[in-house]
Amino acid sequence: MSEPRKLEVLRAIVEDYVHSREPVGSKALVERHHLGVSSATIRNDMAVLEEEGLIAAPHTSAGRIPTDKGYRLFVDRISQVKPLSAAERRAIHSLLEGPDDVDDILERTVRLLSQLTNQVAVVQYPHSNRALVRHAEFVLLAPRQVLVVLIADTGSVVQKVIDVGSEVANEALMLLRSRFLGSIAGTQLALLPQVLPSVVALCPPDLRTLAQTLAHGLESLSDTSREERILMAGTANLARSNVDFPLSIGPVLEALEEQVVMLRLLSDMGDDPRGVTVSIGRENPYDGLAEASVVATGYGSGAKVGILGPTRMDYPTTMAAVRAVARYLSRILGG
Amino acid sequence: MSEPRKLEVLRAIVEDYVHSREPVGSKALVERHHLGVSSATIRNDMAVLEEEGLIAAPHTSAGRIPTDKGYRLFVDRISQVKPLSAAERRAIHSLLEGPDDVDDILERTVRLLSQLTNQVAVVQYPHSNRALVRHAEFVLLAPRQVLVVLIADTGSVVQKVIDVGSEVANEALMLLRSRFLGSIAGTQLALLPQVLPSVVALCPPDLRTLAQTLAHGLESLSDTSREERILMAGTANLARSNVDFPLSIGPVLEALEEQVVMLRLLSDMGDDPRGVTVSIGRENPYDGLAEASVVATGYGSGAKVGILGPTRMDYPTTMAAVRAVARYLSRILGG
DNA sequence: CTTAGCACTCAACATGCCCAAGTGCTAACA
DNA sequence: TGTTAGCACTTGGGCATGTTGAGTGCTAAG
Repeated sequence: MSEPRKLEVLRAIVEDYVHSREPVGSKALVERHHLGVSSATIRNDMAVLEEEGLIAAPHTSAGRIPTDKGYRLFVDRISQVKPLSAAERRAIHSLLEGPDDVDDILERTVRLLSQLTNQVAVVQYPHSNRALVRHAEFVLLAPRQVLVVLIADTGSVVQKVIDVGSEVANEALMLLRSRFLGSIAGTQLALLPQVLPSVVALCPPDLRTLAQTLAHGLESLSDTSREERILMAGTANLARSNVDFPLSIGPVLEALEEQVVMLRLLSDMGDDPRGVTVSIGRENPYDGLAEASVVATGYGSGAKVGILGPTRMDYPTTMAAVRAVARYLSRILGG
Repeated sequence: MSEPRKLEVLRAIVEDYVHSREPVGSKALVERHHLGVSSATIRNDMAVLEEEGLIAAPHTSAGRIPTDKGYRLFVDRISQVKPLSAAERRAIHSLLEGPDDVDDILERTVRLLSQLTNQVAVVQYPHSNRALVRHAEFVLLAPRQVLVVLIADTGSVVQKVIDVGSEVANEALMLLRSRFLGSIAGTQLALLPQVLPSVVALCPPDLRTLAQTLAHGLESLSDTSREERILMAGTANLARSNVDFPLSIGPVLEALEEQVVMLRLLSDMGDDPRGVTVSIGRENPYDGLAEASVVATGYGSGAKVGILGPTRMDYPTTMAAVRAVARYLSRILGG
């Protein structure tokens, strides 16, 4: 039996099954694809594929469906990325114009991606390692509560309320603000932990503890918050594509709501710089996603964007969409 | 036939149906509740209730289930709010401590509410009508792009990137910032549209147009953005409670994702100051929610918080939870 | 290695049957 | 007038049975 044809058969099975949602049999296969051989031959090939664990039969006299392993092989060796349609390109292009908020852009991105793929789209807040401090502000909300705001040159604004042990005067805050600002304006956010202590050390002794507290606040703002969050859209697609599989949708929704789970999932997926990464079915560490696949890729300086859908999905098209969107995102938010 | 008993029967039907998820018959009713009469009598009562459109039978020889109208009567006249358990009170209490971000508080609130009710929880960002301007900041991101930040004394921070027609110097921005700040610090956000024009008028002529643009930015930040957004949690509960009804979950998820729909829904629900408002099944303006109910109430100065679930829900408990959470929220965020 | 032919398997569908739950009605009763 | 017991009637759900068709695996021939 020829190796190329075996792969061709697998490809045909995957494509038909993704399209029809029903187990596909040998006869249907030869009818819909011009394989040049008879159904009996296909049957032999299928037996081999089954032995290798690439396809499986739900029951004795039904067609075959791809296994996780089968999809894996399909994605890795068979499928070739489908180019996007002109309309889709246009949609991406026109979506990401205008001088808008990072939040705005991300929100529209997930919406677009979910519409493009008919799946649940997910995007992680961009990594701001390279972002520079543009401004810092301390605002007195209550006698003991200070709002610490940090603004980066990327347009990202993060804030946090912190409790400074004792009452504090507004003048002291203003003083500290200009001190801090003088020293940290223009530095990379990532370097704040190294820079801040020296600023604190130079403060007047009576403000030392306050400065320390504020520095802590700034520091925590610089690394956490943002990149630890994700945005998503298109959860309704889950219900649509899983009409017959309503059982699995619960766990999937749970996973999507647990940002921690999604974040681990996304960052665990190595970042293939050439293209998108795919995690199929039980390859996912989280049990609730045993029947789901994730297609994701990095953008900008390392944050992830991607989609989540049933294992039975149109990988080539989906991968193309994710890749295209990620590229535009990188271009707009800077790399 | 006695009017009180009729209501008692309706109550029994609602409670049993909510609990068992199955149409309830006359015999089962007399067994599970001590109504003091025989099943035949109950049958007569049920016939009347059906005639009045309060209950309905899925088919000839099945029990009855409440109609939307039946639930309505139940909620309005029969049910009495169930007090929360001590554990639940404690959960609410302990959840909302610590000097945290508004976003933080809201996020934890929806989580809590969804766990408490086993439904999808929704909360609108608080109205900041009474909030006072604490600080404003203009940050130059690119030669023509300015990040406008507005900070209120409530700890809310809103920002927006705007495109100022031509290149602008940082010094000009700083100058304008202090001008603006001097005039608007301490004013109510809601009054900004009235105050800003006079500030613009007093600016040096060469900065007039820039000032105008920035004023526009501040103005748009003051009313929109925040209160127009909602936060939600617990969508996985939809899948859990609707194991048998997987059809309706799609449209519901769609509605939940359309913030506009949810916002209209919430604000259309009059704000009964004494307690929570309930919108049942087809009472909802949105078709996708024909089998869903919304239980909501106002908090703070008018924003809404509530839950969304199947019409067949435990209204008394749910209403109690929503009310309690809203109260705590009001207390913490100020009314 | 491929193919035709054939026996075999099994889910899906249909049919018919029975049962239990539940109703509505009527007539008797307090 | 309201309540009750009794009874005929309806009907969905469960179950056994039969049928069909898609699909397989195997064998023997090309």
